[in-house]
Formats: sequence, C-alpha cells, structure tokens
Amino acid sequence: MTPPISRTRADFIAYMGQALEAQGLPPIAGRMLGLLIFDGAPRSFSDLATELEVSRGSISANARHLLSRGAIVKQNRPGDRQDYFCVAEQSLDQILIELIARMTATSESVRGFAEALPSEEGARRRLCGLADFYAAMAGGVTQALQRLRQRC
Amino acid sequence: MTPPISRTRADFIAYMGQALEAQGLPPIAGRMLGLLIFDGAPRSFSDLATELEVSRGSISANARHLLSRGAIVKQNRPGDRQDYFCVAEQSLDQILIELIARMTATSESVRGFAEALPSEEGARRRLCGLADFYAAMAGGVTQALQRLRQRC
DNA sequence: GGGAATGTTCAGTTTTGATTGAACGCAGAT
DNA sequence: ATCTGCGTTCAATCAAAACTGAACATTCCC
Repeated sequence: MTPPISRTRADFIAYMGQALEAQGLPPIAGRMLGLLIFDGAPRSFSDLATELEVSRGSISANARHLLSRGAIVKQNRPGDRQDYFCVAEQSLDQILIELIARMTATSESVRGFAEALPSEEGARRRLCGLADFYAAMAGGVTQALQRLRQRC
Repeated sequence: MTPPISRTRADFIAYMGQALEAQGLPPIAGRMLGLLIFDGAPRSFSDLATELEVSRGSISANARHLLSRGAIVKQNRPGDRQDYFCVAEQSLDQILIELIARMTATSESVRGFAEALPSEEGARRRLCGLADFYAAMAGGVTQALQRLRQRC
C-alpha cells in the first residue's frame, strides 16, 4: 500500500526541515530546500510562504540565507515582478565545498596554535594531531565531491 | 615574538569552544575538550570548574555529554574521591564514527522517501540523487577515518 | 556523630536564535 | 494620483538551550 505522493512530499519536507536543522540551518530553510528539491521546479516567493505556512518575512530571511550559501538560485521573469527560487544546479556541490572550506580553515587555525608552541611542548604534538584530523576530513569530503561530480 | 604558552593555551581553549559550538556542542563542552586536549593529562572535576570559571553543575552536565559521545573518559583513583577526565584514546575516531552513522542514516531515510514514489515521478530521481549525496559523504569520511587510523 | 569535600539534580534565570507581523519602499497597473 | 502586489526590514514575541546556584546524597575524615 503506497502512500499518495502528496503525503510522501509533506513527510519529506518535514524530514528535511529536521535534518538540516541538525546541521545548523534554521528549520524553515530546511523545509524550503526540501520543497524545492522535491518539486524540482522554480517556485514563487509567495507560493513558498503559502505552502509552508510561514510569514513572508521568514521566506525573505531564509531565502537570503540559502542564496548566500549557493544552495538555491533566484529567478526573475520579464513581466513578472515575483521572485522565483529553485535549487542551484550544483546545490549539493556547494554544500560540500563550503564544508571543505570550513574544515580546512579549522585545520589551519589549529595548526597555527600548534606552531606558536615550542617544539618540546607535548601540546604541540597533540594540536598537530588535531590539525591532521581536520585535514583528513577535508580530504575525505573532497574525494566524495569528486566521486559525485564524475557520476553526474 | 612568540606568545607565552599560557596565552596560546587560553586562546586555543576559547577557539575550541567556538569551533565545537558551531558543530552542535554546548560551548562549555568545547572548552572542556580543548583544555583536555591541550594539557594531554587527566584533570579533576573541580579543576575544570575552577579553570573554566563555570559552575560545577555545568561541568557535570557537559562531562556527561562528552562521555556519552565517547570523546572523553572518566578516571577514578584509589584513595581519591574526585573524578578525573581526559580525552579518550580514540576520541577523534568516535567523532567520525558518529558522523558516518548520521550521514548513512540520512541517506537511507531519503532513499526510503524516494522508493515510496512511483518510478515515473521526477521527484524520485532527485531524492535518489540526494541519497547518493549523503552516501558519498559517508564514504568520504570513512576513507578519512581509515587514513587516520593507519597513520597513528 | 559532626564536618568537609564531591558529584548530581533541578528549578529558575539568562541568552540565543527563529519567527512573526506591521511598517516601509518600490514598481506597475488603473 | 492612487492603488495593489511584491519583497525587505525591524522591533517585539516566542521557544529552546545553556548556565547557575542552592539543595541534596554520599563518602571520607576527624
């Protein structure tokens, strides 16, 4: 017994809201992204407000948030004053790229702390280990990114 | 002109507080972990409260948090009623293992949504792509984990 | 038995962040 | 000129989370 598509859609949108909230995005941003991914077509600003039952102010703020991360893009059409949004071509790439950047930055910061210490300090070795850890994660995610790119 | 070790130490602890806060941990948990990593030796419960200038209640709560994640371990010594904490042997491994589990779970959840849809639905293809995305990330982090393990 | 030290718990406070909704500016349409 | 629809902004509200501090139970020491 397969559920109706609309039900799956609603569940997916709610799920994405929670999943992305756990990764630091505001919940509405997650739901917006879920909706856009599911529908796979541009949706208008007010459509989003209506469908998600949130204020226009929230759409405005969260759209800006997602736009700045490169996860979605804004479209404008001649003769239509509305803004339309859809998932960016390489939306997922962008997320990974940003993640890699964050981890690389952390690695470098930690290495900076390490190198401010004399080499005989045990702490220096430990901080270097931590820096290596973040570098390794960045490397792993980079590989994932390459794998995804060549598949699509 | 190298800063004194104590200064680097304080800065590192503060930095870790912020860095791990950005990844969902409470700030004090991040600072505790930073302190323990820097010092590389067991520190007592009250030492932590004193040094971080936070209440014992906070140490208790955050220590439990870090313990449950396997990031730190508690030591008890004969003839000493205090609890001592230090970073777990495979503290970083644990973090990666948990991350992999989360991403794998997300991938599977999303695939579940996809498979509830008829194959002619475009949404099904898109959700499968998202599931692949999370799977690829989990794979990348798994590789990072293996690389780290064999290095140490 | 007191008394001091230790970790936990929990109610209350503070802080932080998300969300709303009204006010606003702008651009087309009437 | 006025009106309507659109998106932004911002002050106020709300909710969730972290943190504190006092009360408590336990253990050890005198």
